[in-house]
Amino acid sequence: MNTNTSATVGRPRLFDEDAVLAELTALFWRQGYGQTSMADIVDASGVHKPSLYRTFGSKEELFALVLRRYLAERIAMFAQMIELSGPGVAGIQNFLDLFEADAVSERGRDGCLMVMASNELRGVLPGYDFSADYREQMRGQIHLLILQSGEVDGTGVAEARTDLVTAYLLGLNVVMRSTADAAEIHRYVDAMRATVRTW
Amino acid sequence: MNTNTSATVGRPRLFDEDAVLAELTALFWRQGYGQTSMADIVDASGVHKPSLYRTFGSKEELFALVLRRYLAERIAMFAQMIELSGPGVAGIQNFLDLFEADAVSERGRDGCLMVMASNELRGVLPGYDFSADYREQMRGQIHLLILQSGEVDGTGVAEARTDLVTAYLLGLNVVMRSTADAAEIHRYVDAMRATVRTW
DNA sequence: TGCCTTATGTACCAAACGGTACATTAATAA
DNA sequence: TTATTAATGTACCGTTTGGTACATAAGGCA
Repeated sequence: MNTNTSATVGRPRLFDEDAVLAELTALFWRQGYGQTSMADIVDASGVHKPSLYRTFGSKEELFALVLRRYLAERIAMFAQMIELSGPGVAGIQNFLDLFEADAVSERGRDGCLMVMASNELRGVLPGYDFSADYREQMRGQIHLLILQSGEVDGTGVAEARTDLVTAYLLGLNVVMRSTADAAEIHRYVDAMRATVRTW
Repeated sequence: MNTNTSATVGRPRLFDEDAVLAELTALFWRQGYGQTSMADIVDASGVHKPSLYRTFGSKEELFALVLRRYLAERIAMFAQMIELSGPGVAGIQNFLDLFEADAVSERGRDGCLMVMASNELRGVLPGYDFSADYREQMRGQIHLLILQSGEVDGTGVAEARTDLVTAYLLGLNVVMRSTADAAEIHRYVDAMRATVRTW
């Protein structure tokens, strides 16, 4: 296949590979996998079909690529939010503020591509269990947030809080993707704020 | 269209309308909307295409029908679980037991058709915002559970707990649909049990 | 200057898709 | 018995789908 991403020979590529992947990530994120046709992909990317197939492989392979890229980006976003949030239980509240700000943004309304894909495409992409991968990595980030709050690891408390916040955030992503205005999202975030206040 | 569901004249229907809807509910639930073709629907139901179209309308209309039926069933299941759970905070724990038992069952592994559909088909079914409808009704049931636990309405506490449990359960449905064994599901339910213990 | 390699763009493909025309069958009503 | 109504089953429709053949263009290299 196309292992040589920076060939020195032959006609040079007219499009930026990563920029196209970013554009298509947004497209899949908005529309879902099944609702997005190759024609849509051609339109959104401005790249003709044969070039897409030569560069990224089939639609499934392209989507797998998009998912991996998205996963890395999203986990990085979590990591950054957590770092910004700071220590203590107040840090968790700060994290919720940051998460809510993203949730009510235009992109936030689309929820999470990973949550969407794991609902739509369970077991469709061969050889890559992205839903487990995502949940594991996301939970790892939340675990860091909880530990950073001062909770001691290994007692079970930190782990239970981690699981609670993880499941809660997955649910919030469902709410975000469906029709829910900023006020409703705020209500759901406030519910977790109240719980965190008891920690 | 077919308003006359029990016609006395003409050739009688060879299939049971509700049994077919139940079968197709299971099919959509397993596979999702986009991954299910009319050919699949014909195979699963044993009913030929023209009869399906005559009885249920287009694929979209059929799915809308399936969704409404499923929603009523699911809310009824919630209501029954809540009734079985009994009063007090212990009732919430009982509810979590019942929910977990369903979650680890074969059907539970497919998560929730409504959650799946609201992720896959946001705004695709014209004139029926099923995701908002579902969330509202589900939240209403959870609200009953919280009130039944003894929490006083109107103080904001009951409402916050309702929202927390609602979002959490939506997230749990995401976990259930993805690859997660009974042990992992148990861990996530236990996280909520720990929170409820502080109520 | 050619040669080789790779990307591009048009035009096309077979298969699968959702949906339907039409002749047939089976029931009730006159 | 016959007319009417509705459901069935085959066979088919046009469109859209994911995917490709092929000729052309544009670079590096000998």
